[in-house]
Amino acid sequence: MHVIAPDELFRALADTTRLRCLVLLKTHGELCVCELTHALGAAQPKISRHLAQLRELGLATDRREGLWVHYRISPELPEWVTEIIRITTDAVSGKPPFADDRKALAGMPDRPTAPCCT
Amino acid sequence: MHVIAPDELFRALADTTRLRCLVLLKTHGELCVCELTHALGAAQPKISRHLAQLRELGLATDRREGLWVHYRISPELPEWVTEIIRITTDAVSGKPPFADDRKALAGMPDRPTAPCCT
DNA sequence: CCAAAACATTTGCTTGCGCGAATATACGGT
DNA sequence: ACCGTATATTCGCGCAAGCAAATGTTTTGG
Repeated sequence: MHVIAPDELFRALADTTRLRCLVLLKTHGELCVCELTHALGAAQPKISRHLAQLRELGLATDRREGLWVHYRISPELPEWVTEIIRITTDAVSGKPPFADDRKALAGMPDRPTAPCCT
Repeated sequence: MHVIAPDELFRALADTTRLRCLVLLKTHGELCVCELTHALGAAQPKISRHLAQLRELGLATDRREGLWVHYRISPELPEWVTEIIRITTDAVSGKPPFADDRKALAGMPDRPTAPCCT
């Protein structure tokens, strides 16, 4: 159970790019960097930097699998943090740019997630 | 019902001073600037500036009564915003510096709130 | 061993933000 | 009209954060 100060959490959520990533991760469970990059339509270093911040704060976890690095929301979060992420996701996922992110992700060709050999 | 973007909300909550004020307001309902100043042990212009930001974002409302200006959390907030404030308040109000703020407020002499003639 | 793909990091720059100090405004009492 | 109290605003500064561009690292495949 990682300790996280409220200021740290809210500063992390205060950036649109990070929030869009978190909402996508909350919805899809696990995504790799290239999927997030494609979904947001942003440059890869930009996504990578923001994911690193989420990881350093303990909000996200990364898992390497060959060429890909899969990110997910940390399962070790305090309940109130999980609740805030859940409520926020529910509140925003219907409107732009969050809804478009999901569409862009759904329309992405050759996604590395959901591999053949589960 | 004031519109507020998630980024704006989280940027507002990302500052410790503003969060401490919000938590106190959530707990006590209505407080004037001098009470918040005393509770946080901060300079008055500092408190005033942060309260102004909360007001401009639509998170707080002010009500003038003679010399004093009473602030409260806006009653017109979307439900998810109210929920986030509630969850955060519940999560943090037991630990420093939030718990000490309540104590300092309780020990404040000559509080202008709760007037004689209700 | 080499090349390509997926990610990560560094660099230089700009902008936004919070702060303290000083000053200004509003209201009530005398 | 004047003073004191409560609150608001302005100013100048230092710092933290985000961005784009370039470069570095890790892994797989041939």
